[in-house]
Amino acid sequence: MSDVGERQGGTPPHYAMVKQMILGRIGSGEWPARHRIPSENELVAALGLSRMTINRALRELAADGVLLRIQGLGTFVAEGKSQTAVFKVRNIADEIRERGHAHAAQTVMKDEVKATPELADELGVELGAPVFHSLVIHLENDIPVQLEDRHVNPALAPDYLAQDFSAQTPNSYLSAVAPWTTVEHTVEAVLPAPWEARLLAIARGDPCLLIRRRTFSGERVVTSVRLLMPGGRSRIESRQGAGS
Amino acid sequence: MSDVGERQGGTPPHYAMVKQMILGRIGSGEWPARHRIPSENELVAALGLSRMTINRALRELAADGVLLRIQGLGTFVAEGKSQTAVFKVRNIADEIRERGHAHAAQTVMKDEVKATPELADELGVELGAPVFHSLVIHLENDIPVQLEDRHVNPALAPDYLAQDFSAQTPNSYLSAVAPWTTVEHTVEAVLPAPWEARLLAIARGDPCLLIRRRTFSGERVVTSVRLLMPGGRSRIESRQGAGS
DNA sequence: CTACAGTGCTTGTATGTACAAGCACGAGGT
DNA sequence: ACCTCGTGCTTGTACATACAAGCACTGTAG
Repeated sequence: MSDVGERQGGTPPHYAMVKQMILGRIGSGEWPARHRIPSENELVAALGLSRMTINRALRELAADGVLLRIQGLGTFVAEGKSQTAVFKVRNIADEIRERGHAHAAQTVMKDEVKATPELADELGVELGAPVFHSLVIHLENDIPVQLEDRHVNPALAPDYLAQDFSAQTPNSYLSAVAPWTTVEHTVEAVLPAPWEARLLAIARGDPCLLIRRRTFSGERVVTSVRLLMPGGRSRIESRQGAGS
Repeated sequence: MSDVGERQGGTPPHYAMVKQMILGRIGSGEWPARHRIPSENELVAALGLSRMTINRALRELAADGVLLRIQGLGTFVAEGKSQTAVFKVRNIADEIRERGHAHAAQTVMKDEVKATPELADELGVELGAPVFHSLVIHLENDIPVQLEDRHVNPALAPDYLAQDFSAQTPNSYLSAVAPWTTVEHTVEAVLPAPWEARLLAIARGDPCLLIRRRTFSGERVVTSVRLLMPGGRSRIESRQGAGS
């Protein structure tokens, strides 16, 4: 049949209209959480569109977390919706530059250490095996905004210690040498250790945001990093929905 | 031809492999930011897959912000990207129950106040207009894990104060009464005020994670809430990529 | 020299078809 | 009573094809 192209000027594409229709049903309460919505074939019959078009609409809504699809069972309205907020944490260098400020990185130290039990576990290496360690301070207009305390698996980045981190951030170097396939994050609030407070030029009692990030290349851990940011100087923001 | 199904056991689908290949090229620096990557037809010829399969891979990467596609021009590597991590913050009650623990909510206070200048601004109401205020503590196995300090716009939830928050969380009630269309979040690290520390049963110097959330229904603000969580007891986690 | 239509590329959408994979249920055997 | 296998539904992926829409370049007409 192939009846594409009869669409008028401003009419949105079919798959988008299907998405809107479904969001409308959910928003109006007609399809509450956990409700099973019609199958692809039923929607095909009801709307007179191709299954691939329906499939695309449902797949995208599932990717957005609005729907939950289970092969063999059906498609259901997800329940999380009311409460799942999404945060994005970006590369610090990019973020600073995007604000139009100057970014600089100071290498405090760079050396090779023997893996402690915790470190061996974190990086998935043998106890006592050599591990690279670096301590870098990121400055925004000469004010310290982040302390980057990083351990690197030498097997995946043997030349790590030879790099100049004021020219290329450790992050950028590592993602070039060993592209990641999986990333793991945690965010918490902590008090800085005395030496950390000194490096960040803050008082010992000032709370900090701590982001822990572990980066995997396949099954192996490339690097594990602690990003310590003064609570007053940085925060994570996000906005979701109609961007007003 | 239709040669589907020759795929082995654990082999990921073709479109996913194409995505990985592209992410690898970008990660390795072979395709830097702003670089134009091969067209769909070129990839079809190079990889021996159908254009729809290539299209799906590129479309999904574009949706993730990794690629930028311009009709008539081509597909380009987006800038920034290199380290955007995504965090999900869920409803605390759900999260606790999902861990198999007991969740309880204690209402500390519930009253009507007059909007201060800051409050009026935050909620978009007149200065001095009545505003509902509630203070609820969330407990996980009888240990306080979150202090919820909430202000509500009476216009959108007039019966708010009459609710029993030990039966239904304020959150859950509000999302039923006034479904949100937009949410705004910030996360930072702070020290608790003395009275807050007392309610959370922590020391005054213990750092806390503070999540601020503003919820909109259309153009109007439904509620603005401060979620204060002891740094040691809770954190935000996320995992991205091949789920191990 | 300039304006404009044409051409050839690109991505965007839509359809029809095919087979794989997963789940629930019931019929049948043990 | 219990186990097993088949059947019919569901979603997941892959393909071939078609046309629309947008962009840059080129050749031609003025």
